[in-house]
Amino acid sequence: MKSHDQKPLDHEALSKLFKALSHPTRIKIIEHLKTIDQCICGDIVSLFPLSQSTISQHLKSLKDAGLIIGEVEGPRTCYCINKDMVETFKTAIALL
Amino acid sequence: MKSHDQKPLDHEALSKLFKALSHPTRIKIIEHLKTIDQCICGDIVSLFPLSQSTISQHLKSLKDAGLIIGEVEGPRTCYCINKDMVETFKTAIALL
DNA sequence: GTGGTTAATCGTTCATTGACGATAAACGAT
DNA sequence: ATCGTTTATCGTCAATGAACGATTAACCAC
Repeated sequence: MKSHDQKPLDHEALSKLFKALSHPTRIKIIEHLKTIDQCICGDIVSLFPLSQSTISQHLKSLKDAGLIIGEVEGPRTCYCINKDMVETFKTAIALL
Repeated sequence: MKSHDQKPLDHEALSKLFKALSHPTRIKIIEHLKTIDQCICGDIVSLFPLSQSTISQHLKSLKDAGLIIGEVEGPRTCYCINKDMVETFKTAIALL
């Protein structure tokens, strides 16, 4: 019941996904999560020459867009790709 | 010599394409050009409740990103999709 | 040439973004 | 309960984006 929300993505929804990916740092975060499956915020912070608050903002953007999922685990937050959303996104673009 | 610039698109380049598509109006313009093959600026203006200057800006964004091509024909400009770039873009996303 | 049509650019306004440091919140460990 | 760790949020600032009307530029027809 949780997966396969395959709504076709209207222009508004699609544009929000594009916006979420319209910054190189956020693309890199997505690619990193893709390769390592999951990690905590601090790991991502150490990958970039950016402050913790800035990375946290980028993560929030990606999470708000539904592209990633963040699970609080004690004092940390573990992030991973939302594969369903990424697939929905790719499908929409293939039709462009 | 002009087509098949199949550079793999780095994060910067990819983020610029995403940004170009991060507005619903620009997505709609792309879809429209896809369906009708080509048209002039004024035709697009009449499709939206937006001013001529605003549409012209959106077209410029898409053109700067390389997603569309504009050919001046007398007093008008004829726009069409840049299929090569769109394909390159889709290919890059499929790898995401 | 003048006038009309089309599109691009300029200048302005307001909202949003991206960055930061500082602070707050949540938790584990002692 | 306090301390240290981790992350989210707040407040600020400069830069960018989106929209508009007005203007300019380019062209065709007359």
